[in-house]
Amino acid sequence: MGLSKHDEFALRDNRIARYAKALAHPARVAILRFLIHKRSCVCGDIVDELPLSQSTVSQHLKELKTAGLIQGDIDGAKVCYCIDHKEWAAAKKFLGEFMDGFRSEDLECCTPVGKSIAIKR
Amino acid sequence: MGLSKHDEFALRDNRIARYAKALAHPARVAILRFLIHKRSCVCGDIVDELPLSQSTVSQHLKELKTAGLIQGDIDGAKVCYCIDHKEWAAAKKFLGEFMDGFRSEDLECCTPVGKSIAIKR
DNA sequence: GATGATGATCGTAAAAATACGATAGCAAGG
DNA sequence: CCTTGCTATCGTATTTTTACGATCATCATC
Repeated sequence: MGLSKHDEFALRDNRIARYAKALAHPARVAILRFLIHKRSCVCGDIVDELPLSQSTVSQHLKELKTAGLIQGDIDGAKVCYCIDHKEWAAAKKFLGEFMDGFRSEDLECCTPVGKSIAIKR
Repeated sequence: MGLSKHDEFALRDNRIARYAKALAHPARVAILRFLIHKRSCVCGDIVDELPLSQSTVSQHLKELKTAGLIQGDIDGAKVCYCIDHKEWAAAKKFLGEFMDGFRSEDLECCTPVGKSIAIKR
């Protein structure tokens, strides 16, 4: 037990989950925001910006790379990280389409509007 | 160590992370997709649809509730789950704005286009 | 009130994520 | 070549997530 059954779900849902997971920690959101506004793209500069150690930031960067959202290029002694615009576009598409799937217009759930009671049993 | 420093990040980034975390597992994506297309909104029907046990599904539902994306209303012996359209709209806004922050047009990272080399040291 | 169905919660176990210090590898400069 | 600065990786500890079976609480029905 506890062994994450990702294989048994649709590819599309796994992909959405993969992108979402990359954004599922505030440090990674902050890193991406930093890269987006390209105040720099050097690892060290990111470390200075966050309340985390260098090794932890490096680990988060690795996860962002694994998710595909960023790319790391060696630039001499430093490493330049930047958004992978192709994967970024894909993530935007997958997440966006999923979120757009729900339209509040055709909202007619079990309980009529107003009768909605907070669940506590 | 290992004690998630969420407090030290911006509220906005924490909120984005919270929504993203809700979508960070394919089971939860599948549950939301199911609710979106409202083939039903009863817990039992969701369990039938997924390769997971009832207790695990219930746990995922709880996390979706914690994230705010869904709402559970008691309907007799059953419980009706539905998308919380207000929070859903907020999530769409927060995630969408964040993703839109990057525009590939003004893409000019450290390495000139083409020189991008896969990192492996 | 007993019974059956539904769904939450508890207890538990395994896996993954988070975080850090220490260390290793590499490039640049002295 | 030796040092210095930058980043990855290793080892480790802690916390959180994922998953299940068992059980409990509630509602509906008999």
